[in-house]
Amino acid sequence: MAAHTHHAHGDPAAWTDHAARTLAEHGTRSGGARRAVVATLADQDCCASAQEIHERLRAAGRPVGIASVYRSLDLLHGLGLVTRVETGDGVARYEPALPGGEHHHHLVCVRCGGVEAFEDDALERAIHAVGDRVDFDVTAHDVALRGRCRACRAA
Amino acid sequence: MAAHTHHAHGDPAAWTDHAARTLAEHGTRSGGARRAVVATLADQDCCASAQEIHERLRAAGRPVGIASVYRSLDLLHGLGLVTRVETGDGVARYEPALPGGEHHHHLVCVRCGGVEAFEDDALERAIHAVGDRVDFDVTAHDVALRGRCRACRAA
DNA sequence: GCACATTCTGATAACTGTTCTCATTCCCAT
DNA sequence: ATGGGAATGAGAACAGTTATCAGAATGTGC
Repeated sequence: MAAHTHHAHGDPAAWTDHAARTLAEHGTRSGGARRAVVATLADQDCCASAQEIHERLRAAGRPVGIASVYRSLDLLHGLGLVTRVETGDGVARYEPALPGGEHHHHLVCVRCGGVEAFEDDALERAIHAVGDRVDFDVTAHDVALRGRCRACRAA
Repeated sequence: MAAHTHHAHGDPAAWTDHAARTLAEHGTRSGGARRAVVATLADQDCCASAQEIHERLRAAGRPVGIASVYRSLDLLHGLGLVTRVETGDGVARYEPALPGGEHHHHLVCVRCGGVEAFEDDALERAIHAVGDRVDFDVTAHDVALRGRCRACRAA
C-alpha cells in the first residue's frame, strides 16, 4: 500500500467545502476535532479506518480523541458526506462521498488486506436495474471483489 | 424476519452431503459440534451469524460451545463450503456455498437489519467483465444493496 | 473389541473495534 | 463579554471474535 498523490475523488478542497457547507446547514458547530477529521478524509486516496485516521492525525501533530473520530465519522455518514466501506476484516472504512453521487467500488486483497478502487458503468447500470426490479427501496449499494493483488499473486 | 420453509440454496441434504464429503477428504474427524453446525447451516434460509447459529442450536436442545461454532465456520469457510457475508453492522454472517458456484446477493434493510436474497444474471456478467479487465486475480465477490424493506418503508 | 495418538470440544480469558459516559472546554448568538 | 449548549477527550463499558488449555471423543492399528 504505497501512498499516492493522486486523489480518486477529485479535488479534495471541493469536497471539504461541500462538507463544511452541509455541516453548517445542519446546524452543527465547527469544532477543531471534526475539522481535522474532515481534512484528513479529504486528503486520503482511498478508504481509511477510524483508527487509521486517528493515527494519521496523531502523527500529524494534531491528536484527536478516538471518540471524536468515531463521532465525526458517524455524523458525516449520517449526512451522506462519507461512504462506509466494509472490506471483510471486521473494520469499517470511510471515504469522502461526492455530492454528484459518483463513486467507485473496491478490490480487496485477501492476502495483504490492501484495497484498490475501480469504476464500471455497466456494473452500475446492472445494479440500478436490480434496484428497480426488487421490492425494496434501495438507497445505496456496495460491491467488493476479493482476490489477490498483483504483488500477492506472485508470492 | 419470518421463518421460511423455502430454501434459497436448493436441497439442504445435497449440501450437507457435499460438506461431509469435502470435510472427510480434507482429513478432519467428525465431531458432534461441527456436525450440528453443518446441519443448522443446511437448514437455514439465508445467512446467519455465528451467534444466531449458537442460539439456534441451544434452542434445539443441542448446545454447542460458541468457540466451536466459530471454529467450524472458519474451517468451512476455508474449504469454500460457506460464504461469508458482511451486512454492514459489524457481524459476519454465513450461508452454505453450493459446489456449482451458483450464489445470490443481499438486500439489507438499514432500519430493521433484515436481509433478503436476490439473484441477477446481468449483474453477475458485469462483475465478471470487471474481473477480467482489472489487474487483480478475482476469486470472489459480493454485492449488498442497502435501503428499506417493504415493512420498514411504511414506518 | 481395545488401546492409543490425535483431534475435537467447551469454558473461559484475552483481544479488538466501537460506543457510552461525563466532566471540561470551546463555539457563537446575543 | 457572557451564558447556554454543543463539542471534545479520557477512560469505562460493550460486543463480536479469537486464543488457551484441560478433558472428551474419534478412528486407526491391532
